[in-house]
Amino acid sequence: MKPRDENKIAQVYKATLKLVKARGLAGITMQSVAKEAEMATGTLYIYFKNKDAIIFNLFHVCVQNSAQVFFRNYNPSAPYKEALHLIWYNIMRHRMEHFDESVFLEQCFHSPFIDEPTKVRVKKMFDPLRELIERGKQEQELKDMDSFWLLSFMMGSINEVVKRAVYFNKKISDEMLEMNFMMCWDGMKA
Amino acid sequence: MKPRDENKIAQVYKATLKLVKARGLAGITMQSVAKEAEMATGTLYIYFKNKDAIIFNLFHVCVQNSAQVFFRNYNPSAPYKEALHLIWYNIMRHRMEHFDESVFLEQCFHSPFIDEPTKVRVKKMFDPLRELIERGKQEQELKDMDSFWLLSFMMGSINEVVKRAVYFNKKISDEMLEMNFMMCWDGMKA
Amino acid sequence: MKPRDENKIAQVYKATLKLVKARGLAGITMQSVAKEAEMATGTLYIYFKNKDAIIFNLFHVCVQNSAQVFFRNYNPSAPYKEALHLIWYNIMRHRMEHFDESVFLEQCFHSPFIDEPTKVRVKKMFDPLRELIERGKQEQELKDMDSFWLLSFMMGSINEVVKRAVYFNKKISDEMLEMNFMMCWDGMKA
Amino acid sequence: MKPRDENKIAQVYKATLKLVKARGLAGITMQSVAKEAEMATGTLYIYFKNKDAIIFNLFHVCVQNSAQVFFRNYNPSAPYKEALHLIWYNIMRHRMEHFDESVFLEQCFHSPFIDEPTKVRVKKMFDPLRELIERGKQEQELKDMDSFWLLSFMMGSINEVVKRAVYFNKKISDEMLEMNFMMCWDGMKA
DNA sequence: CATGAATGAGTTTTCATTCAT
DNA sequence: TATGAATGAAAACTCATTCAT
Repeated sequence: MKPRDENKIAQVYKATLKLVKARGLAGITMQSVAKEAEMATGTLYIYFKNKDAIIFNLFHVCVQNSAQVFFRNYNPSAPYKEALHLIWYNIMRHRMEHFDESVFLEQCFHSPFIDEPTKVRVKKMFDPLRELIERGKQEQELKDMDSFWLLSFMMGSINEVVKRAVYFNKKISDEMLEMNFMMCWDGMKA
Repeated sequence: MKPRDENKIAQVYKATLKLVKARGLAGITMQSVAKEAEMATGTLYIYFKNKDAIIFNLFHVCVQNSAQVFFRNYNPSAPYKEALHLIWYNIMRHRMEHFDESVFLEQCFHSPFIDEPTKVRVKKMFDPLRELIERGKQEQELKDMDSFWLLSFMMGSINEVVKRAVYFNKKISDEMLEMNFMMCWDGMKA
Repeated sequence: MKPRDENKIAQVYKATLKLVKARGLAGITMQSVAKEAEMATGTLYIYFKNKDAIIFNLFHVCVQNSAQVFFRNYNPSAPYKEALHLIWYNIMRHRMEHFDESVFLEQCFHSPFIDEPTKVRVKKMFDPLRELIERGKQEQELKDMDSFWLLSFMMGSINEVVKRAVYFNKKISDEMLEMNFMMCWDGMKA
Repeated sequence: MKPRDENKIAQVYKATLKLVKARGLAGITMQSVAKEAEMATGTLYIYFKNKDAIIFNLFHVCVQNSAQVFFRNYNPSAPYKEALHLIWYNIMRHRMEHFDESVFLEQCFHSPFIDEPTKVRVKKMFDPLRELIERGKQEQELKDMDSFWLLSFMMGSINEVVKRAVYFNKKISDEMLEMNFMMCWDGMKA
């Protein structure tokens, strides 16, 4: 499959994300995706093998995107709190700006579309963050507990806030963003 | 005459939760629910008008359940940290033990099954927790910021941890549970 | 099947006729019949082998009824016009008063419920009328043409009038009834 | 691109009429219609919203057709008997040649598919015939009675004859057709 | 390549019939 | 007997996928 119009793929992804956010994975049909992406159903099959392929490929694009954004401008030799702040902030911004992707990924994890090995592979992509947490513990900046919980806690401080901000249509100011990070940091720090 | 077997409704709910957890809202069919609940498909329609009704009703049952459990043994005149600890713990336990309900609710929020007014009504059910947070701010136990973010942060410290514990099949000891609460508390406290 | 409550059968027939008139043979379900007859669906199966049996038996009851009513007070040795008038009048009255039966019979004729041999047997039940028409031709009271058409014409002069009277909720006076017979008679007479 | 095959609608109508004639409205299923029309069941839903729509639309097509055919070649300034003869003949021919349509319309009138307002609208379409009868009364060609009954009588002289001719597989010669009109005329004339 | 009509397998829903009470 | 819940086969309808244009 060597499609001419690379832009069409983006349209399909965009349409899918919009629909999943609005109606869930359960709600998307090839027809609805085609309509939202402003093309014929048949055209979808020129660019994707089948429905599963759309979801599977989009899943990987989203994961890829996240991993990339999370570590943008990351300088491992920066002071610890600063380094963590950057990543926390990167993640928060990305989630805010691409909330539909978060929803999509979330739903994929509870669907037959994504299998177990894939989930494990995804987990690996966030190893650098795991390592940063490990460093924090060694430098006695963070509480001395299994990194697993520290990481979960940190992600929770982001995910839930984003989710509720979007659900309840709440704007978050830069100042408030900072205070949210402070909560996270105070929670994690030794 | 054979009376209506009210137990069947519980069987259907249980089956639905199990299936949604395993395959997502997208994955359930009436046939699969009937099979999992060990009854004929036609029987489903004796107890529920249609597929939507199963999901809609189950949604409300789950919400009801949560709200009830959250404030079990709650004593409003207890010392602040103790009061918050109890509720945090109640929520955490409930989420752990009824993870399938959390997944289900999560998926419902991004589905055509649950409409906007319903979401608002649900939010209301957790007002008592909002009030407890308000009290914490007045008593200067908690950081001075919009309760909305404090609440989100607190819920995040629970939800994400539960989710990851279940996903990655991680056991959490009582001691670790306590440390997780400490992270939450340190994050929120003034 | 030796049912105790003979009245129940009548209830079922009455319910069926009412429903067929309102919604056609297509519209009746065992549940709707049971509800209309004020009994449980299971009870229907005590009195009738199955759905077909209800329709089949009712069909025969209706046919029987018609045939009986048509020739009530019939005196074969009466003057010709008088004899024909009586039967015409009997049929007209019966159709008017039991319009639902006419509708039911009509629909049965175009349904898989009634087979070809049955239709032929039914035709036979109206032989006395055919004979009266034959007599009319011999006595040169009626037009000299195949009795088949004379009979059809006569029945048409009744059926259509009844149908339209009911459809459009039109009352017919005794005088007008007489004039309708006059049309029929003028049409048939030599 | 494959354009919408408008011919398919005609195929569906034809199939429906055939099936209703043979088995009644009760007997048609979407599958049977699709098979008879030689297409997949899914295709039916491209051209019609649902089963009701097939019946509803076909109903209107049939009514339209009838109304149109009835007045073919009609010359209002022709001598009265001649004018009536033409219309009687048009109706008779149409009914004979499209008996399935008559059966279908008949069944529709006793079905949940066609509502009361529709029935009234249909009645209106035959006003021109009503007017012709009115003219007959003014010119003292017809009996002096409510046109309603004259019209019903006339239609009955056609419908019943056609019905029986078809049911009993009876051929009707041109001469016999003429005699049937004579019966009708003798019945109506002053 | 692009389209949307056509397909038919799969899903939701209905309903005749059975069965436990 | 009478009831209405339970059943599952069949009907209505949807939708991923193919195909003719």
